[in-house]
Amino acid sequence: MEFTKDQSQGYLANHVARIFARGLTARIRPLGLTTGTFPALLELWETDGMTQKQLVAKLDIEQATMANTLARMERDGLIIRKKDASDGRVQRVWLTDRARALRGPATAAAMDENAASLACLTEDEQQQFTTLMQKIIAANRYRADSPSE
Amino acid sequence: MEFTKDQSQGYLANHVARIFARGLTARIRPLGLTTGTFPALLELWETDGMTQKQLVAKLDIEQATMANTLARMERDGLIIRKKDASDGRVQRVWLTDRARALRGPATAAAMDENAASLACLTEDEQQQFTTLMQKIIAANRYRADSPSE
DNA sequence: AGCACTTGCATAGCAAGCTATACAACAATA
DNA sequence: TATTGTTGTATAGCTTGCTATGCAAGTGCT
Repeated sequence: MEFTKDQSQGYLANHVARIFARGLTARIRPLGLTTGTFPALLELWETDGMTQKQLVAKLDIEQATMANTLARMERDGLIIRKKDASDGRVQRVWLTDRARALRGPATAAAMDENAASLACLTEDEQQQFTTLMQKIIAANRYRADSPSE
Repeated sequence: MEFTKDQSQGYLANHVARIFARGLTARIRPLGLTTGTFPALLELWETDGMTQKQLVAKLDIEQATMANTLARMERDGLIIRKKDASDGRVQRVWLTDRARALRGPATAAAMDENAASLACLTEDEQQQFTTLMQKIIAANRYRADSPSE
């Protein structure tokens, strides 16, 4: 069997991810947000004051990547980092007012982007697609979703 | 309806793409290859001597990204770029012997990675997943797959 | 021929991902 | 209580993606 890029799931996944990312980038630009901050914001909107380590585990992203992303977010006035009182190593991450105010418009933009990029699929297909990706992630992620701590 | 990352197709697509990329990165590292060069190599293994513009159209990647990727590939001895005789602006891209020799092992690595990351899905589900991604790409890519020239 | 327009590529600069490594703060133990 | 190990973050340096911009080579029109 020949190997062609248009049948390679790895290649297709990369392409699909770029499509979503390009769309979302454009939609959240007016808000002063970039895509990389989005996952962290989603977690923090749910639970403010998480540690960096908790964010890393939740998002299945390398610790170094998270540290860089948080540095940009702090620079851009989305978060502040404060040392934990009882453990001098841990940095707790707190949202600024600006970041809290962006929750509504940002999630609306993401929902719009999802709908737009998936408009070519039926409702059923969209659901299938979602479920399949969830399965792949569950089977392949580095870290457990809910670590012991 | 609440917006959660684990139901956002854009987020899931990014995560799935990272999973494939991490796996492939590890598999092709012994070959001295990186993931970014892979799409270009696949096209050139099929049709050597393409112009940069043709590659950009085929791969739905920004021209600047392609120029950078080709620069790295040239640095790493995978390609050479030669000006077209009849049009001084166009750069034709030619594979080196080293790159030609990598076709077998590299595509084998990609197939292995696809199989490994999708081992959690049935054959039917893998096919569904592939078809759904192809649909999304067809509906959302920037450029036509086969430009007029 | 000379001018503006277009086209193909390169460069600058940034975001977001990665690995490898350093380092300070805590924990455990001899 | 020192030493040794572990753990949480940070930093360095790379790839891969993007936008914006510059520039040289071709095209067309007068």
